[in-house]
Amino acid sequence: MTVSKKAMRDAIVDAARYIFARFGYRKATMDAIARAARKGKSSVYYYFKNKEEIFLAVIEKEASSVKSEIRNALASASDPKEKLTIYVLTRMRVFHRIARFYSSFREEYLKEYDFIQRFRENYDRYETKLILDILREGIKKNIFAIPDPVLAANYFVTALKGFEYLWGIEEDIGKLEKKTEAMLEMLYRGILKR
Amino acid sequence: MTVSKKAMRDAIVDAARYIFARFGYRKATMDAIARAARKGKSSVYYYFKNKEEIFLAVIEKEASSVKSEIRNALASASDPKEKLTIYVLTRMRVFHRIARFYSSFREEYLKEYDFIQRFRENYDRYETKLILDILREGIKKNIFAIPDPVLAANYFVTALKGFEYLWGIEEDIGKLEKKTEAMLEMLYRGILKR
DNA sequence: TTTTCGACCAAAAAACAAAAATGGTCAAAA
DNA sequence: TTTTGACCATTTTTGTTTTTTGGTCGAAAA
Repeated sequence: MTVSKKAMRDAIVDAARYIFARFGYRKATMDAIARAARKGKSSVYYYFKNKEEIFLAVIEKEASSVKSEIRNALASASDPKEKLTIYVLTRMRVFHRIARFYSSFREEYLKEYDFIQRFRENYDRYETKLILDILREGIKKNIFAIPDPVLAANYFVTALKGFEYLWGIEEDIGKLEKKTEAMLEMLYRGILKR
Repeated sequence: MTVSKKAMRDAIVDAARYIFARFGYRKATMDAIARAARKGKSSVYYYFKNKEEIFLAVIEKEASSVKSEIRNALASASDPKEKLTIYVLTRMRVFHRIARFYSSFREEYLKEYDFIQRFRENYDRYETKLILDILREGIKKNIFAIPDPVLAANYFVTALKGFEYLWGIEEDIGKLEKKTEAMLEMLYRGILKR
């Protein structure tokens, strides 16, 4: 792929991002996307096979930007415990922001589309692996004591999903962070008296 | 209310339970409920104000049976830690069974109906209070060390909701229980090395 | 050769109207 | 006190037409 072609794809993806965010997947029309990219509809098809491919490109870009943001936040920490805290808080913050941007998706039930389901599963795997790595590092450094790290990693991801439910209720991200920190502290120390 | 009238209400509720379970709230017709109760449709209206009231009666009965089942399971335990484990496991088991019975509700978006939302909030309060009581008992008995029990109780309820998501994936209740126990153990002891 | 786009089409969605089903009422019968 | 059929306004469903939309293609532009 030539350099300019890649640049044009990027421009279309950026335009599509706004259209998708505003109208959701179904109601975002190819025509609107093309117009936002200041191109004819047919031209868009020169760069992308179909709507699905554009949408995938949009969320892939989004995901890679999320990953890089998390990687960035994580870079400042060396202690595994700190890493875990930063990861969870950053993850929460970023997803909260994204959920706001793609507001029209709240109602649309995207679980129906299997290509999105596959994407989600893929992201879950990435997340589980990342947490697992932190846990293992902590075990190696003799900071964590976890009998079954794989299970623990899965637990984290599940609990994180549970928190997503909270986002719909608690709008104030400050309060949400406070709560999350307190819950993490509980998870670190356990609730049994030592 | 006379004795027989109460009995008739019960019979209608039982009949309605099956209809609702089979068709969901919207597609369950008053006529079908009446026929299941071997009554004319108008007769049903002699006992209940409207559809909503019948449905509320059904889930209230369900909830009270859940509560009694949990109370029953809890009776065998005296140790707060054991209580908490039993509570979570029983809760999971019972809800798993109920979710199976009301299979048609999986798709139906009941969150729209505000009278159901109110019911759910009510149940959440009950659950939070119950867990809070266990936690406080544990603190009193010097078994738990929890700085903020109210927050901790809320955390439990949230995490429990997160698990609900798992039920859709993991069908095998045996595996689910194993996972849950392991996660609880993690929560009890914490993941930090002592 | 690479890129753009107007014209075009089949399929999907939206709009609309007619028909059927449903929640709820009521007066009369049991 | 309890039961029910007849009844009705409102919703839901169904069938049909119209419009929109995703996607193709060949020709023009660059």
